[in-house]
Order: sequence, then C-alpha cells, then structure tokens
Amino acid sequence: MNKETQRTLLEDVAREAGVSTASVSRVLNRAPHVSERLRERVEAAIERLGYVPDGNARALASRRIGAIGALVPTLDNPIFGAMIDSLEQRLKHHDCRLLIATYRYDLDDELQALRTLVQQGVDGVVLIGHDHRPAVGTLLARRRLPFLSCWHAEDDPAWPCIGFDNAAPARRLAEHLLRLGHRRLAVVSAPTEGNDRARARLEGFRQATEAAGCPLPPERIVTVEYGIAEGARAFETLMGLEAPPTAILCGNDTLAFGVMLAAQRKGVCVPDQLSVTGFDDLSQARFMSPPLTTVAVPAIEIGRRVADALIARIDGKIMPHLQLLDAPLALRESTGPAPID
Amino acid sequence: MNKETQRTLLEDVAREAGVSTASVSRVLNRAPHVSERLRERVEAAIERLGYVPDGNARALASRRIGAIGALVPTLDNPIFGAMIDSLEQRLKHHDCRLLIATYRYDLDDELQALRTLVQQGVDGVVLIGHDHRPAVGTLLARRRLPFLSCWHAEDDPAWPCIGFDNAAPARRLAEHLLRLGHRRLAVVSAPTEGNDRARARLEGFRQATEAAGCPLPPERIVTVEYGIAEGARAFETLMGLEAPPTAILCGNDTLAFGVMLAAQRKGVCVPDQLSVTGFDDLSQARFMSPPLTTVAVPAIEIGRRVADALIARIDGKIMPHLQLLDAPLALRESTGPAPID
DNA sequence: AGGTTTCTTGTAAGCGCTTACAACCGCGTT
DNA sequence: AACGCGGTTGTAAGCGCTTACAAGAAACCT
Repeated sequence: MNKETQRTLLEDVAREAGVSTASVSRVLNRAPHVSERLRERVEAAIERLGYVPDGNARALASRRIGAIGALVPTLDNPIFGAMIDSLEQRLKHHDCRLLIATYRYDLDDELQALRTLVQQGVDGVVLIGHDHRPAVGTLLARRRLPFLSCWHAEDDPAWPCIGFDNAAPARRLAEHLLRLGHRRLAVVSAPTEGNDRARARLEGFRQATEAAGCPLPPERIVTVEYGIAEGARAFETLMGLEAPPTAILCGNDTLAFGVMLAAQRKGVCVPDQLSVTGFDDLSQARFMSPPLTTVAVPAIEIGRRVADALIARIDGKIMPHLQLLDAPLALRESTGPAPID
Repeated sequence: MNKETQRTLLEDVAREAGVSTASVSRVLNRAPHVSERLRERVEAAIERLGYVPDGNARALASRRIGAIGALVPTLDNPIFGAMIDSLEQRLKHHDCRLLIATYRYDLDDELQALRTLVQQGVDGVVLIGHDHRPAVGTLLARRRLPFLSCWHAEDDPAWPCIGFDNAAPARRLAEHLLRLGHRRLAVVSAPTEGNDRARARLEGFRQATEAAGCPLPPERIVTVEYGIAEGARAFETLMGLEAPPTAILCGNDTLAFGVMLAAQRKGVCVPDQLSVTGFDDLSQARFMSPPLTTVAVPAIEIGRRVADALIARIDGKIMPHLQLLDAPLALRESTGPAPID
C-alpha cells in the first residue's frame, strides 16, 4: 500500500498474491498462457485489497485507452441522445467506452473539444456532419486516428461516413405537399452556418419548390435556433405575412412541434388550414395531434453501425468508405390537401 | 519525432526550442518563474510542431486529470440532458472537463461505470439520487474522491447533496387536485426500484391522498418504463378500470405527455373530463394543449451548482452538506375541477 | 535418459509527462 | 572583492502500468 496516496497498486496485489507484477497485469488483461491457479490467486488478492487499476498508467503503457470520443453539437436534442445511447450500448460489446463532448454548433468549440479528446488519447473519434474547421482534419490525420463522420452522406465523401441523404427526404417532403396542391410553402430552418445537415435540408426544400415553379421567397424562409418556443415564434412570423403559407416545412421535429402548438393556440387547424412537417421522427411525433408527418432519421441504427465500423477501423480492418442508410418519410396526418382560398 | 508513433513529444519540443523538457512542461502548465523570452520560444516550437501533450502521461505524472465524472441514468430524458449541458458549461469556467456515463437505471451498471470512471482517474464524481450499491460509497471513500449526489434532498443526508425534495411537490400536486374536488386519483409512476426519486414522488402522492381520506388502491397505481408510448398505454389501463380516475398524476412529464395524447385520441377532454399532471417541466410542457400542470425541476441550476460545489471540494474547500433548491409547482390548464358524475 | 518443444512466470525497460532538487545567473550588500 | 539572494533553468527520478525478453518448468519425442 502506497503510504501517501493510500492507494492499492498493482505491486501490492503482486506482493499479496506472491507473484510478479507481470503476472498480475496478465490476469488483468486476460492474456493467454496464464494458469488457472495463478489467476485465481491474483483475483482473490485483487478482491481482498479492493484494487482498481489506474487507467492512465495503463493507457500510457499500452498506448490504447479503450475509449473513443464523440463530438456532438448538443445533448439537448433527444435525437442525438438516442444515437449516443445506442452507440454507447454497442461499444460495450467491444469493451470500449465513450467520451462525449458537446460544442453547441460552434465549430471553434468543436476543434477545441477534439483537442481535448486527442489529449485524452482516445482510440478513435466520431464526428457529426461534414462542416468542420480544417484543423480538425489535419489533427486527425497527423495522429493517424481512426475516425468517422455520421448523420450525412454524399457521393464520394471526403471522409468515411455513415449516414443518410438529408436533401432527398426534404425534397420528397416538399413534393408531397406540392402534390397535395400547396403552392405557398414556407420553411422554418435551424441556423445553417456550420451545419451542413440543416443546409442540405433547406436545399432539398428549395430544389423541389423551384422545380415545381413555386420557389420560396426569402420572407418565407425563417431561421431560428433550436427549441419549441422558437418554432412557435416562427409560426407567428410566417402567419403574419401578407400572404401566409398553407404549409410549413420544419428543419426538425422540435421546431415543428412549436409550429403545431402555436397553430393550435391560434385556432389554426392542422392540417385543414395548415400543413406542417418535421424532420427526425422523435417519439413524440406520432403522438402529436394530429400525428406529425416527418422523416424517420435512423439514429439508433447510426449509433450501432458507427460503433461497429469504428472498432473495425481501430483494429485495422478495411471498411467501406460510405454506409448509406435510409431515412424514409413518415407520412402522417399533419399534412393534408391545400385549403381552397 | 518518435519514429514509430510519428508523434511529437515534449522532448521534441524541447529540442526544437533548445531548452530542457522541464522548461517546456513549465510553459505548458503556466508555472511561475518562466521568462518571457523562454516562453515565447517554447510556444513557437509547439506551434511549429503541432504538438499536443499526452493527457494520460500528464495525469499519471501530476496525479490529476482535470475532469470529473458524472453518472446519469439515461440521456434519453431531456431533463438530464439539460442538467449535463449546464454542468459541462460551468465546468469549462473551471478548466475542467466532464466524463459522462449512463447506466439505464441499473445499479449494477452504475457501480461498473463508476469503477471505469475511477480507473480513468477522475478528480471528482457526480451521482444522481441516493439509491446506489453499497460498494459505490466504499469505493468513493477508499479513494477519498470528492463527490456529490444530486436531484434529491432529505434532512441530514448521508452524502453531500444538491437537490430538491421530490415528495413535497408531489404532495402539493395531489393536494391541488383534491382541492379541485377530485376523489378518484391515479398515479402513473416510473419503476421505483433503484430510483429513490420515483419512490419519493409516489410517496408524496400517497401521503396527500391518504391524509384526505381517499387513498390510492393498487389498481390505480400503474408502473411503466419511461416513454410517451408507455404513458399512453398506462392511460388505456387506467381508463379501462371499473371506476376510472378523474385525475392522473404522472411521475414525469414524458409519461404525462403520453397520457394526454392518448386522452386526446380517445376523445377524452383534458381537463374537463380528466386532469393530468407531470413532473420535470420540460420545455414542451407549457406548449401542450392544454399546457401541462407540472413541477419545475431546477435542472439547469443543479448543473451549475454541482459544478461549483464539486470544484470547491476538489480544491479542499469546506462546503455545505446540503443545498436545497426549490421545485415550484407550475399550475397550468391540464388540471381543472373534477367532473360532476 | 537426453534433447526439444511448449507453456508459464519473472525481470526490467520503458510509456510521456511532472517536479523536487541542484545549479546557475546577475544583482545589490557589506 | 567576497558574499548572499531571488529568480530562472536544467537534471533526473519517478507516476503505475505493460510487455519484450529470458528463464524455468512441464510435456513431448527419439
């Protein structure tokens, strides 16, 4: 027992069990070629002394930490919570832990957080989206750190990624509304700076409306921060327009909830007077009244696949550069035929 | 440059700057007694080489890691997401990082996760609630690790804690309903095993109803897992009873959302035919229709205070054993007079 | 029985950093 | 001119673990 720190060290365990430190280490690491008898003696000693190995010393000596780092914009949004949850669960199967850092959509913060994770010596890194400071790529490359970005997908991505096309479902959502006869569409978007997903979704909305000959004028594109209250405020702004929209496409479900609830308050009937769509398919979406038409983002599946793929990369396996997942529309009752003027 | 790992080491920086490793370390740690000139030279060398110090080696040598660990049941519930967010923001002010681990309300997992955090060498630990395996306390004590539990509060707590009384607001919620004339109350609770908060809330509901002479029969206490769908299912169960309740007290907002949405679907009008209450005051609560009567849990404030208090403890300062916060009722329109039979 | 081979265990050299201690420098004192 | 002093820098000994290598024991063979 180390007198000053009162900590039990591996050396103490070795002494207690009457073996060498190497043997204790081998038992700890489930190394092959350890006799049953020795293992039992060491394990008993560990139990008796309540020994807990020092992860830092371990990481330093073995050059792996047994953890990967995830950089997520925020944990406020349950869709990321779900992904992280699934990622962590799956990593457990691989005896790997997860260090989470958030950056609130501030790319400078993201870079800073990455530096911290790298200092920690994480064995791999998960990023969201492909908007990052250039230094992010440089650092990752210089350290030869396995990494993956997710939540987005494009042809021939610069980095390995696991995700879905954000623009296509947005386009299809808009097309769905156009088919229903809507001509005055509006968009409530999350801030697009440093957020490629929000940008892609907006772009999808734009493409579809322009192709149909009824493009979105600037006043019918409102950008707001994340939050129900923000969605509600966006509703007010849009409905106060000279020619208010008959359908509102929202960049995520939470904004859509805000829009729908504000509509309800104002006595605007969804979908008879106003159609609303979301993006994410949070568990609430199907329970709204009316149930929200949205895009089912495969958050759980992303978490699972990212775990498997990153571990594989860390183990030096070759993995596909892109794993494209499906993000199907969930057509529900918040969208309906355009009202007759 | 280390040939094998391709990593820049502190030693490389020292060589590049033409100084000793100790000097580089001093610059890195902003130690006193470093001349301006030396500092500039070292910083230039660091910049030039893109040097990133190894956190593990640093932690090992200095015996502090600059991070605390938080054990939370789940990140699925946005109320914990909010608390963690606020905790992390505040820790940044103290130059301290946050390691998060989740255990899905499984106390054995919690203990396991704590071991992992301790192995990582965290400088302090945050726990939720006071239901834990005994080994949690033993381990924390043995390592003399500063720690704090939060989200609960009782007189003379065994451990230092920052939180609120879970039973009192529950009692007041029930009393509110009783005053409105309700006599057949029901409860939708989260599983109480290993969850003292859920237990305290249920107990609060019980106390108030018993004091008023209309105790809760077992069939009017439904226990379900976390989730909107689960709340909706609980609604079905309760409304299928011989004598369905006129008011439903939910253990958290998400369950209440489920109940309200199921009611809406079934054409049961809230609050005219049924009163519903939640607990948490998630941002959605005030936007439900009708807005949900609930308890405002001071999640942000808890995060902030936990950060300050834990850092203070790590620095050896003496802190109050208990910080009791207020969790006021948010009386809104989901509760109303009992219907006349 | 002696020589291999295979498995188990021990010895000791790091992993990349911090920090106690010593050495050194230039200055003001006596 | 000798001395002491405070401030700056270097030297080197760890921090607690892993692991290459070597040595010893046991099992196999001819």
